[in-house]
Amino acid sequence: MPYSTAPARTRRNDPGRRDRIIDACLDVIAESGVAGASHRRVAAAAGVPLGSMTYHFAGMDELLVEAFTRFARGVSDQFEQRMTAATDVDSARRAVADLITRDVFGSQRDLVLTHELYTLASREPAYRVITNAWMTRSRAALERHFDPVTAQMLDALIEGLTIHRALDTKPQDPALVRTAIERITALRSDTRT
Amino acid sequence: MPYSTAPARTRRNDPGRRDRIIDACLDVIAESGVAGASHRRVAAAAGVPLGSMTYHFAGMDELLVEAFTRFARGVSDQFEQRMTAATDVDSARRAVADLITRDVFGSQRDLVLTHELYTLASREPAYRVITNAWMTRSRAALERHFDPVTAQMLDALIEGLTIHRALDTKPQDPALVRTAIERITALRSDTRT
DNA sequence: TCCCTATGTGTACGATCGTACGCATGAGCC
DNA sequence: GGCTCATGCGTACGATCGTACACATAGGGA
Repeated sequence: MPYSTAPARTRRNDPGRRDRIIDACLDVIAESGVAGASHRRVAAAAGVPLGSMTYHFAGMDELLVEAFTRFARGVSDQFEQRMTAATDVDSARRAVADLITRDVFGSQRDLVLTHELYTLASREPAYRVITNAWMTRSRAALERHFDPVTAQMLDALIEGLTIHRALDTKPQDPALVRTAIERITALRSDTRT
Repeated sequence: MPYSTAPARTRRNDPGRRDRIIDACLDVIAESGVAGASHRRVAAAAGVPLGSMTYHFAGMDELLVEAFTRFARGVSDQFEQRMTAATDVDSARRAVADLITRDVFGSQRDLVLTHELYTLASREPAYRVITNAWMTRSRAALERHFDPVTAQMLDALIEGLTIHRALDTKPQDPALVRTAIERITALRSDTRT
């Protein structure tokens, strides 16, 4: 294996470069936070010269928006796929429980990135567009199996349980997650008004 | 009003200085994020010289930990007070609903600070001590009116609903919050194992 | 084959950062 | 009233940041 596995691009022709920068940006954020994501650090992680940063992106904000848009889309895709795979209400409940108990944001990376995104969204409306699209898709996916109101409540419950499970240092009881899902999704006659 | 309202401290005697730095630090974080909270900026906000920063705190981390500890304690105090004020299960449910629908993290400030804290906690265990203490107190407060398992589920539900309400740009239906609380806290016989 | 131009790169600049350290100063003791 | 020393401050240094801009270079037309 004498050469790099990459096809040794000439400098004029590297169509994937922009994408690689975005991916590297997410890696750096996961590692060092939005605060630590400088042009230089991202460039080094992506293996591109510093000048490429300003060439491909107008500023750090543009890069961040694109990076988090890609991240949210990826997580949404995965969630949607799971919900589509569920055939009935019970398997949907099980899929949701698995999502919370097993994935727990699929390792540290997704957890950190999600919180970084929420932090940005809590301050700047531009990022709220991303979180809103994410929430909308999650609810739509849940509505394949639950009524809209239940879907929205379940979406919030998933959020809270996932965060608390990820932050809690004590061991968790999976039964609690199942019970919570059952209570929220249980069909009842007294839905009020 | 010829002079500042402050008692014009001599430089050797200003016992509140350390506290004022911590408060100013929270202000700066709420405004510009943890990333924008530099020694210089916090010092300017607190009205103290730059040298005071390194004198009172070993580094930025120490200051951040103290600041977020104070913040979490304040929010916990408020929550505990509300739960103590509730006399029975129904008024506790109403108190929780009010907390979510009305306060919504009591303006932008608390929302931003909470997310900044969660972001730090997701990366560094030192901050998870703070979030754990917060969660423990919340659950204990809820356990005044609900069984431990329900309290934990309700705590997670509050988290999710609050975050989603804060980030969502569309108008919210308060009835959904009430319904979710009722479903989670409803006494049922099939709590499983 | 040779030149021209769009594409991409290397570098340098001004600003801002955390931190260390020498020095001014006021409180307490004689 | 004067001396002393712990307390607290001003400043300077090296590192790192985002960004602008002059320049190298490869691809395509003649």
